[in-house]
Amino acid sequence: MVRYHKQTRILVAIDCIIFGFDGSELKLLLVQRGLEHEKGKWSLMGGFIQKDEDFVEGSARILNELTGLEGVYMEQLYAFGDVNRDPIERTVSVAYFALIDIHKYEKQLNEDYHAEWFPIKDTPKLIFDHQQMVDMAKEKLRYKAAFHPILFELLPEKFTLPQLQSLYEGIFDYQFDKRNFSRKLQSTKLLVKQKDKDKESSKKGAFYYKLDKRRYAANFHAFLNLIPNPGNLK
Amino acid sequence: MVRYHKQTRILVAIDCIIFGFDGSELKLLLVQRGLEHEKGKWSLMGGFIQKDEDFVEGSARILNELTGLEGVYMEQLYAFGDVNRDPIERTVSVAYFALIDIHKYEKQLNEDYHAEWFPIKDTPKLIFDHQQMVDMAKEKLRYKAAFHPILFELLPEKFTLPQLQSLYEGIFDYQFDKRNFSRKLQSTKLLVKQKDKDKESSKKGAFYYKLDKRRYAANFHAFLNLIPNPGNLK
DNA sequence: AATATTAATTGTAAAAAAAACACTTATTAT
DNA sequence: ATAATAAGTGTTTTTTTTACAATTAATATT
Repeated sequence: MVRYHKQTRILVAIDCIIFGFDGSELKLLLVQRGLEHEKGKWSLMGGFIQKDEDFVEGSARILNELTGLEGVYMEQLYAFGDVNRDPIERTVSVAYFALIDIHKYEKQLNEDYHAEWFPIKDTPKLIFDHQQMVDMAKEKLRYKAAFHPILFELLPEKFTLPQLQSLYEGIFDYQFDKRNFSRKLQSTKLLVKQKDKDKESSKKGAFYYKLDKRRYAANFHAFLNLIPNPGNLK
Repeated sequence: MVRYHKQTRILVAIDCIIFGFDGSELKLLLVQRGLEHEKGKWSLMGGFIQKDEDFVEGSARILNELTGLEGVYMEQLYAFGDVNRDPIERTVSVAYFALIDIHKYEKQLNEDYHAEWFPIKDTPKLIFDHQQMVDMAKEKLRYKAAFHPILFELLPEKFTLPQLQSLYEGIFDYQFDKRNFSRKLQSTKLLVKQKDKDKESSKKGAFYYKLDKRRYAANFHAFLNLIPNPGNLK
């Protein structure tokens, strides 16, 4: 086989930033590093890309090996290439981020794995440049969520408007007017009102909604103004 | 030195998508490939990342080696990792895109280099997955330009409102109302009217404007609604 | 010197979208 | 029967966006 001579070949890793929502706050999934160096320290789900797998396959494999999770929505975030980002040996890392409903994957994510959810506002010190990755992922999530209906990936199939609003409020760290919020989200036509209510969090109960799957698929990339005052974003 | 054993090390390339504006249309800078395989075919500026350089250094070096250009604004686009994207040997590529004023770099980009500008709507067949890279870069440019004052990177220091408008019209392939366009761009407070006029393209002449550098730096990441009907974007 | 030509410049009114704001309702607990 | 709690709902005001056409400055023509 013909090859490119005299070029440096480098380790290529994939690191996954997994965001989850438990109904009240945004969380981050971390594992304790198994490799020797920095063993036991908290880390993103990471691993090296293999000879015959592309990034999509690699990220799915790494996530599955470390957490047991499967079928999770993932999106490329950024490639990190600082020369000394891994002190052992130069490693380029392609970071992916994922959004999941914590409860949906509760059983998959069992004790066989040393993965643990941390509130996004209270995470432990991370190895390498993983904190930088998390910060960038948070920023991208906020940016994207302001204009695209992406946060539904964090919710269970059935959810209430108050739940949806507190998810948005958690992510944007801002209190929205519930009348305006409701009107805006309803105007996307993505929500289908159910006949039953969630009676957990109030006496009156809040009607469940489901996503209109067809419209959701069609509007996933569409531009919607989902939050007030987007001018504050960067 | 400690190393990670039994892991595959892979070639890591950087490919640069260079957009330029000549005052009337958007163009793409391409080179004829120097390496053996597919030699002579048109290609993005590309090269392998070296042992001791990060992506920023690498992209600047590659761009300079192939075009003589220096000091160009670059931004990471996406990492491409398909197993067979380079038929010679597996190569991961981190794509960067750049925006430049063609005339500003006319002299740097001399005949020593086999780089050539092509109208974005009429580019030759490209090697590997470079067309995919270009398509993604175009999409990202449109998306970003709709909300951030990024297109000024394509313009000379002094420019007129009609020039600015035709740049936007070229990129969005849409005719804007000049009264509304002018008002919207002026409302960003980024433009400083000059006392002299460009007399090239009309009898009356059009006043030059310059960027307010301070405000530009402060607003580069700010969210502005720069085009009508952003809802059409994805 | 008057007139025609060309493209730049400027304003206003109508429509749509966003923001501000508070009371009623359903249900459970007392 | 009443109190307590959180869900649900409408209207007005303000802001933003859109649609639309006449005037002006400079040059070219007669």
